[in-house]
Amino acid sequence: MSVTLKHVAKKAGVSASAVSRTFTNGASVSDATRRKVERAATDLGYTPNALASSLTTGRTRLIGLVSNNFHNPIFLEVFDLFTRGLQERGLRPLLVNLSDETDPANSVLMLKQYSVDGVVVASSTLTPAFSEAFKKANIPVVHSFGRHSSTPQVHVVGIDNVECGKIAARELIKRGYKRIGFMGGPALASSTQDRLEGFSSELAGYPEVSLSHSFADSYSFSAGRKEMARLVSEDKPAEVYFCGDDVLSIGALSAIEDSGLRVPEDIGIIGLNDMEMAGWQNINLTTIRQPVEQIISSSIELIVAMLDDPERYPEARLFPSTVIERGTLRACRSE
Amino acid sequence: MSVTLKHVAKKAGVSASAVSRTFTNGASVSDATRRKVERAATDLGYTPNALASSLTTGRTRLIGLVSNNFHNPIFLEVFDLFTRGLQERGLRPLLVNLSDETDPANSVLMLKQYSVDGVVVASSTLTPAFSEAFKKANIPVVHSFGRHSSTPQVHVVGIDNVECGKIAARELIKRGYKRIGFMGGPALASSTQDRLEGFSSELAGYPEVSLSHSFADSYSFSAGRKEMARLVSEDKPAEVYFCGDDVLSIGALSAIEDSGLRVPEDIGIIGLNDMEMAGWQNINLTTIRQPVEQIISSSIELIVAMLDDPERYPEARLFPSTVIERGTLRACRSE
DNA sequence: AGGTATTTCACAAACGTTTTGCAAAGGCGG
DNA sequence: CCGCCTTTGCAAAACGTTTGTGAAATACCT
Repeated sequence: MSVTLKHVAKKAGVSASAVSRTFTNGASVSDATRRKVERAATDLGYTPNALASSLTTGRTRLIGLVSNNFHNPIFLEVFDLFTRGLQERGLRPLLVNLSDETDPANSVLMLKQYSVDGVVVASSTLTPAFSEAFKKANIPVVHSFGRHSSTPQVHVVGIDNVECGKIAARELIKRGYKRIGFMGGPALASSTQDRLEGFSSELAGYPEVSLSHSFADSYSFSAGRKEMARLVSEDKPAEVYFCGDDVLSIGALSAIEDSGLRVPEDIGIIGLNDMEMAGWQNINLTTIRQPVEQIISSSIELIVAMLDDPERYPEARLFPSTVIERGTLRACRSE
Repeated sequence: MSVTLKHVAKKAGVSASAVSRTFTNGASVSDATRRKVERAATDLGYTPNALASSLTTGRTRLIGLVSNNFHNPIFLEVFDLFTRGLQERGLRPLLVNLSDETDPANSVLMLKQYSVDGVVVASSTLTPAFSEAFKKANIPVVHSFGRHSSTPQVHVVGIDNVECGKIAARELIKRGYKRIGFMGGPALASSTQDRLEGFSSELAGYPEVSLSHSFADSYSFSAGRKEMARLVSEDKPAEVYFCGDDVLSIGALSAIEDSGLRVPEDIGIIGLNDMEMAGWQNINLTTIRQPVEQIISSSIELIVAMLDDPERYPEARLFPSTVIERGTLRACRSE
C-alpha cells in the first residue's frame, strides 16, 4: 500500500535503521547516507507512520482535549487558542465532546485506547472527580478553568473565583451601589459558590449594603433572560447585578430592556469572562476579564512539562482577573 | 507498563488470539472462553491498544476535522454537531486549526502521518484546492459548507448559494423593497460570488428595482459594522441589505443603530445562517437558515460511506435554505 | 605504522495487536 | 462405530517503526 521505511532503505541502498536515524534528530548518520536517504525519501514520497513509531516509543504526541462547553461562545476562543498552541508544539488535539456523557469512564477508556500523552479538561462545570479519573488512569491531566482548591489532586489552571467575587464587590462599592444582587450560574458549580463567597464576604464590610442572590439554570442567554425577567418583576429589584458570565449578562440585559428599564441608569450589570461579544458596541458590557490566553498557554506549558515528568506534583495556577469598564455600570460616585 | 493482550491470555489460560477474538465482534469464541477472558480482562483492567490494532488492520477510526473558522460563533455549533456525530459512530475527531496555515501541504502531511481514515474540511472560505490536496494524498475527504460546483472534484455538502441569493431576492421583493443592497462577505470567496449572482439574476426581472453591492473584509462583527457605517454615511443608502452572514448582519445593525436610523423602518437587514444568537430577543434578526444539522449529518454519512468505498464517485449534496422571519425586515406590502 | 578512540552502520529484537493456516475436538448422519 | 463437517484454539507471521548490540570503518595520536 503506502511507502514504508523499508522501501526507502532499499532504494537508498542502506539499512532500515539508517533511514530511521536520519529522521530522528540527534542520531548519528554520516552526511553521505543522510543525503542518499533524503533523496530516496522524497523520490518515493515517504511519510513516516506516526502510529508505528508510537508503538515503539510509547509517545503519540496526541493530547485529549475534553470539554462539555459547546454552547458558550467563549469556548470557540478557547478551542482556537488550544489547538494553535498545541499545534505549535507539534502536539495533536483529539477532541472529546462530553456534552451528553455522564460517566467519565467512557472517555477515559477511549483516550486510553488511543494512548494519548496527556489530557486537558477545559470546563468550569466539570467536577474535580472527572479530571481525577484521568489521573487514576495514569494519564497526565490538566484541568483548565477548573476549581481552585487548597489541596488540588490534579493540576488546575484558572482564576481565583473567591478573589474574583471580591473584585466585583469592590467595583460596585466604588460606584456607590447599595442594593446589590448576585445572579450566579448553576448553583452547584463550585466556581459559582466560590464567587458568591468572595462577593458576600467583601460586602460584609459595608453594613449599609444589602445583598440578595439567585441562580440561573445554565450559562445561556435564555437562562439569564428568564432569571432577570423574574427579578425585575419583583417588588424591589437590586440596583445592580453581578452575573455568572457574559452570556447570562446579555440575556439579563435583554430582559431589562424589555421591561422598559434602562441600563445603567435603572439597573447595572457586570459580567464575567470578557468574551469577544462583550466588546461589541451594541452590547458594550462591563465585565471582569478572565485572562484566557494566559490560562491556556499556561495549561499547555504544564501538560508539556508533564510529558517529561508525569509524576509532577499537582499545583494550582491562578491568574488575576481585572475589571473591563464599558457601559453597563453607572459612573463612580465622587461624594 | 500497561497491561496487554498477553497478560490477559495468560491469566485466562488461553491463547492471545482467543482474547483478540472476544474483543472483535463477529468472531467465533465459545461462551466458556469468552467468559474467562472477560473476567481476566476486567480483573486486570485491560484496554485494547488502538494504535497496535490500527497497525495491522489499517484502520484508525480517526477523522481529521479541519477548519479555519475559529471566530464565527456558528462554528461552535458546527464543532458540537460534528464531534457528537462522529463519536456516536465510534470515530474520533482529530482537530486541525489552519487559521494561520497558508500551505495545505503541512496539514495533509500531518494527517497522513497519523493515518486518519478520512478528513472533513469544514469551511466556506477554503478553496477547493485545499480539499483536493487530501484527495491527491489518497485520503477520503468531504468538504462541508464548501462551494457548489457543477463538476466537483471532491464530495461537497452545503447549500446552493445561487439559489440562496434568489431566495433572499424574492423575500425582499415580496416586501416591496426597491433600493436594494448586497453587503457580502469576502469578495474572493466563491460562496459570496455565487450568492450575488443568484441575487442579482433574480432581481434583474424587476426593472423598478435597483441593486448596489459591496463587500466586507471578513465575516466579523467589526467588518460588518465598518462597512455599514460607510454605507449609511453615503448619499442614499439602500432600503435594505442582504448581508453575507449573521455576524456581519449584527455588526451592520450596530452601525445603523449608531447612525440614528431605525430597523426595520429606515433600513432593513436580512442575514444568513440563523446562528443561535440571531434568535436572541435583543437581536431578533431575520435571516436565511442554513440547515446545519442536515449538512453535518450528511457529511458524516458520506465520510462513513467512503471508509468502505474510498473510490466513491464525488457528488455534491445541496440542501435548501429557508427564510426565518424575525424583526429586521418590514412587513409585506399588500398593495 | 601500530594501536586506540570514535563514529557509522547493519542486524535483530522488540512494541501490541490481527489474521491465517492448521490441528484438535466435537457433533452428526449413515 | 466410522468418516465428514463445523467449530474452536494455537502458533506464527505480519504491520512499520525504534533501539541496543556489536562489527566494521574511519579518525586520531604517538
